Amino acid sequence: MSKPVNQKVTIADIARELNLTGATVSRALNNRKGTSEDTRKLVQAAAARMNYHRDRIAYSLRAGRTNIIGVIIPSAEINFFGSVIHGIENMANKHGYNVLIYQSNEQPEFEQKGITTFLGTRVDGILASIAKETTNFKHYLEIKERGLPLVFFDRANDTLNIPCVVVDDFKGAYYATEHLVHQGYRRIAHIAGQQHLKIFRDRLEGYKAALTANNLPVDDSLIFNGNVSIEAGRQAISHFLTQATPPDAVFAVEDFSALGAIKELKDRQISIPEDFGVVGFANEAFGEHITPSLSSIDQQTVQMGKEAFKLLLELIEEGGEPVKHNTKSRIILEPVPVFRQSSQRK
Amino acid sequence: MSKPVNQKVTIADIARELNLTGATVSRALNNRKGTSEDTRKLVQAAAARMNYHRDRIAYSLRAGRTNIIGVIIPSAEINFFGSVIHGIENMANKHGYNVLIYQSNEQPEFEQKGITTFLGTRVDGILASIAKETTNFKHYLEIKERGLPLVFFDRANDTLNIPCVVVDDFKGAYYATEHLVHQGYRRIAHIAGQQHLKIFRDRLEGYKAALTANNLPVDDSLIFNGNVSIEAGRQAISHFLTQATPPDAVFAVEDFSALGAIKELKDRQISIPEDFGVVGFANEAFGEHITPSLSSIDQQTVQMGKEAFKLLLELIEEGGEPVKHNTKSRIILEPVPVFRQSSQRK
DNA sequence: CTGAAAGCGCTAACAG
DNA sequence: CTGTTAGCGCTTTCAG
Repeated sequence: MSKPVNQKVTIADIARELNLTGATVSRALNNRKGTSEDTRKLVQAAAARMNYHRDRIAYSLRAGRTNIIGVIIPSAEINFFGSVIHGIENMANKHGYNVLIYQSNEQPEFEQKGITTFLGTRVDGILASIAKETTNFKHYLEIKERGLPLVFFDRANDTLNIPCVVVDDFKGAYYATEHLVHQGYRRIAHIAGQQHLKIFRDRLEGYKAALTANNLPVDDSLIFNGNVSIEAGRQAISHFLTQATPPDAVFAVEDFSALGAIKELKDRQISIPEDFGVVGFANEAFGEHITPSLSSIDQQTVQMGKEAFKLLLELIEEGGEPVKHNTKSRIILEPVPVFRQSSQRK
Repeated sequence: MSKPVNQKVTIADIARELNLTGATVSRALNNRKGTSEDTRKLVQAAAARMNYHRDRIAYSLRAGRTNIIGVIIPSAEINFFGSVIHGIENMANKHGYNVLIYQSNEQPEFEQKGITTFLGTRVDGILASIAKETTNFKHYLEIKERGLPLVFFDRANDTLNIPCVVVDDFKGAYYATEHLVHQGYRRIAHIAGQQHLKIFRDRLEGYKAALTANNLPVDDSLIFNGNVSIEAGRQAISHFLTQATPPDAVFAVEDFSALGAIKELKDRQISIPEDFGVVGFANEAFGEHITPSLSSIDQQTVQMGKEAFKLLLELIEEGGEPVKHNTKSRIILEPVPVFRQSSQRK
């Protein structure tokens, strides 16, 4: 208003105003030692008055750091990732970082492209959740080779030796299954996910372990191999109910298959949880609103985002030793059971 | 691997390699005129071989543009915004832009801070959805004064004369209400939202207009002033059912109050949709999974993101005339009715 | 067609 | 304590 549009105030402007030189102004603004109290105040006052803001682009070019991190997610439309982003951004913000988003749309080519632009933008580090279709990881290895900090969250890869933050799928599945046991169910089935994904394998293992630990047999005929969808849940139930001695409960690999199971059970007038117990995984938003409300395992999404950023920040601040983080830790979050109506007989 | 870690290939490197000068290399890389076909090929081959990628920071400093846009949202955890971000990012990506996210967490101070960092980062434009708590808009006006393109989406403000992309709330409410009329309901109530928010006022108006257009009286005792929550929906139903001639349907200002209404009706053994119709607004994910499934009005979230980016891009490309976009248009998206069980008597 | 030089805005080294 | 100089990597004059 008072000032011509589009005018950016620079250090040079302040220097001119105060008959100083850019260097001094810069020092004063950044509270570097070697500036008199007086000039410092003078400069800072002028900066405030003139509405000066440091140009981060120029700063970045000079400093070799941008205070920006890049985040690659499959899709912002997926609830889960929105929630993780929430955690990441809030934590990043607290530490003076900004967050650049890139969606892979589950495709490796986009992942590749995202990484390329991130490198060009000189982000200080990258957080990523691997696309479902990705089988070749060389673009991720390139980040590592460049010495740019990289942390996976949720969808990680064991073989690459890259730090990550994940939820303990095994334990979550174990909790879910054991809970069904404690509720008195005796033939507990599992709707499994695609076994080429580690998270789904882990859940299957957790399921088996819980049965074994509770002296129940692991019966392969009670394991339905589906994908992750409502339809798979329906199919699983239809399949199980053809058996001579059908199960009386099911632990589904995630909430959508659990939802399908519930729909199918209701269609068949089988009452939940009295005659059939259901537990899902992920704690999707719809779970608490359906009837019966769905028992599930919460994946600590916001916490995951926060932890992922904190781990990345450590790597960034370690700096210098780019190869060091090869052996850096995995952070494994504790899953939180949320048991609602679908599995509680009493 | 083959190359020392952390090494970035610059134009100077290529120039040295080819016994050329940086200027020539730059021209060749960017296909500027004034370079022989031969050198151009030579340079581009070398660039590819050496795995050169233009440093966007340096480019930005020079060019005065970053190809980054800033997006301010209340929270990435809210589904709606995740979905809009999805639309924004995909469209931005297509046009060579990256997306920086900033969450206001519904607080004006954070909005302010986000804008400040965005200005410092010299983003080429800003997309924003206003925080609920914001009543003073001077930080937004500052963007405008600086001549930086700004577009609001969803939560806009009429008085500021800033371009925006919104859904037609009036029309959506009109559709919802008229649909109930067509289904044969005759006393149609409304659960209203906080009236200091324009979107909620518009929905109330749409509701009234549809009644009037269909020769039904507008009865203030059928308008419940709540906030937006499950609890408000329950309260509304409880309130309505104490009346001498209670309503036989309700249009709720959004899905959570509709959900509350459904829960309360079910608790009271009132059958939906036979004895009572319910329509919400927003088409939240849970709507299709609850029983009965919820009729609602879809807000075209992904489309909204895409349109918002496109409008912003126009403003960016107009460039130069910073004040011009004062009078720029509003884009009003058509709401899409999604009628499910909760309102369809047949 | 190519080179030399300057500058985007900032800060760090080195002088004074 | 302050000024001068130089350079981050890039592009764009202006000369040759």
